[in-house]
Amino acid sequence: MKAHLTELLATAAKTIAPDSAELNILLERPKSADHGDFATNLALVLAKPLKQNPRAIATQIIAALPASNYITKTEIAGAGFINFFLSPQSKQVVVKEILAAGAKYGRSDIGGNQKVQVEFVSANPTGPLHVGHGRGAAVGDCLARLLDATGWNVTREFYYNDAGAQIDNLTTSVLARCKGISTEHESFPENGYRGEYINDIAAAFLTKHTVVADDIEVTASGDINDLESMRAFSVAYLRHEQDLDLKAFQIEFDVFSLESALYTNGTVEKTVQALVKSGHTYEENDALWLKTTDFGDDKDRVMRKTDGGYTYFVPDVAYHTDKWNRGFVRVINEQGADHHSTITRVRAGLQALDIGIPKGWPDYVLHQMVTVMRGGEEVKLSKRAGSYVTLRDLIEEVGCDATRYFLAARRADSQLVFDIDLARSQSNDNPVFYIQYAHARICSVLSQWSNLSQQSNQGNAVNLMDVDLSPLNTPHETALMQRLTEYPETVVNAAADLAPHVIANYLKELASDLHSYYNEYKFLIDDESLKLARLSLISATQQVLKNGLDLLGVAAKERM
RNA sequence: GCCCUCGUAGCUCAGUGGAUAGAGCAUCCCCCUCCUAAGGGGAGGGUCACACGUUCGAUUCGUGUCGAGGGCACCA
Repeated sequence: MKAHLTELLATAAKTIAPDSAELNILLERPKSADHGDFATNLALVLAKPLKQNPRAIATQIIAALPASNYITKTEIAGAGFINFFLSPQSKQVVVKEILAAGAKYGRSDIGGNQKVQVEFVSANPTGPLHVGHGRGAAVGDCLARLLDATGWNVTREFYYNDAGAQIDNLTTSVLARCKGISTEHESFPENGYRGEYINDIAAAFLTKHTVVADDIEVTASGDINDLESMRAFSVAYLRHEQDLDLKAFQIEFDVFSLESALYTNGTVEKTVQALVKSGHTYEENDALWLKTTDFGDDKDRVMRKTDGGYTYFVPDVAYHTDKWNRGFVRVINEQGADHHSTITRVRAGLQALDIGIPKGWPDYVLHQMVTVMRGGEEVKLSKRAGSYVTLRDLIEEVGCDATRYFLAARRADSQLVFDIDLARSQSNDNPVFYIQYAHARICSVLSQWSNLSQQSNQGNAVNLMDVDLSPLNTPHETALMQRLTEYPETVVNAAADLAPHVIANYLKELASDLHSYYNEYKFLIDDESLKLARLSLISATQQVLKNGLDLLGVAAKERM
């Protein structure tokens, strides 16, 4: 319908003002139902080039539009908006469309099955996942689901920084605990990790435990002089811990990449050589520099330090060449806002290599800080981790669904307050329960209808897809159908903006429409045709609620 | 000092180059003989941080100021 109207308007515009190609003509869904189902600013933008009153232009435009069965009324409003009102029949179509499409309603093939990678979480294996990682996990997973729903071929990837100084730090912390040094004692490493989990690792190491993580299996030597074993064991132990955190959060990855592998398989060295060959590097003060200023950075960056080690962004550039070589036309890195500084450097490094990587590749979605509140006070401590609130603490306290919803329901680039009391509450204060309740209510009505039908032994079961929908014409029903119609474009917009919170907001409004409808009308009534029409509508609503909740990774409960 | 993000109702947050800026909570009022009241309806509550600019029109775009968070190392 929108495409149809847009085409008509474009034709009309050409007829009226042939030279005005650059006009910003909009065809929008007005905020208020009083303004119809679609509205256009066409007459307003034509006012200037034509030097005419917008309302007079609008009159001409309307006269030029052909009659349509779908449009019951066209009016001029306000300064010169043209509002279109659709017929009830044209709105009812969506119900059958949804029931026919089922889980596919809202999905599209815009992505053309192209390869996209979403890298997210990517925590250092130095401790359990915290709330910030949780936000990354929730947002990243939803992004992957959104891209999948819009026809992309998605790979979810987790990158382990298992090669840097923080790992040395971890190893010395475990060593100190193996020796029985208290975290309070002055000989405990100054920047060491002090959480209780370090004790667990030390104990497991000394008793020669075996841990399994993803594709690796490591058995501790139990020898405190064997730092290599201690390092490998500690990393594997924490990767396993993080695997459990992710499992509790119901998040799965397709690929785990290791930073250490980039060194051992020579990718880092090859990348450095290629950069040197590119001519964008120079030696100064015994260090190797990359001229990132050639690519928009405000100063050049060191690649190889005087001690011979590489700075952080070098393996990162190497990692991204690896991503590019794996054929990802699009890469989205979901990270904390503290990664902001690496964006320019990584992109500059990739541009310097001159291997055909587009300028803005890869994409970044950075999320801001999460503050956790309980009883009106900020929660900062976790016994297990020693300092921060762990993801597992949250999941155990408020459940997986609520945690995922709350962490994904806000724009990534704004700071987030996670209210534990709110997430736990089982009332309409809590949007998760509000949405799930709407779904459960529909399930309840439909199952009672199904039971009643069986009892009355009506013979052939009624298929809600074949129902006459013409009785659906109250404001509640119209509003609900309108909302259902908007679902596919909502998914497309959310995916285009890499903004999962758009889905969360949509679902809240759809649930609100449903609760409102539910409260106003009865469904299991004597008027057979009205009953079936209403049941079709709520059945379609149930489907869309489920499809939307799936995008957030939240369960569509059948009862509460 | 420089860069990035944010600043919308008492609180938590949506939203938008256009029409009267929305929702939930909180406050107040109303609705269960009836399929989940875990719900619904209504009232009050706003200088869209501030200033200037662009525009027919700015809360939205631009610049500056203020405030919050993050980033500015041969750290990761």
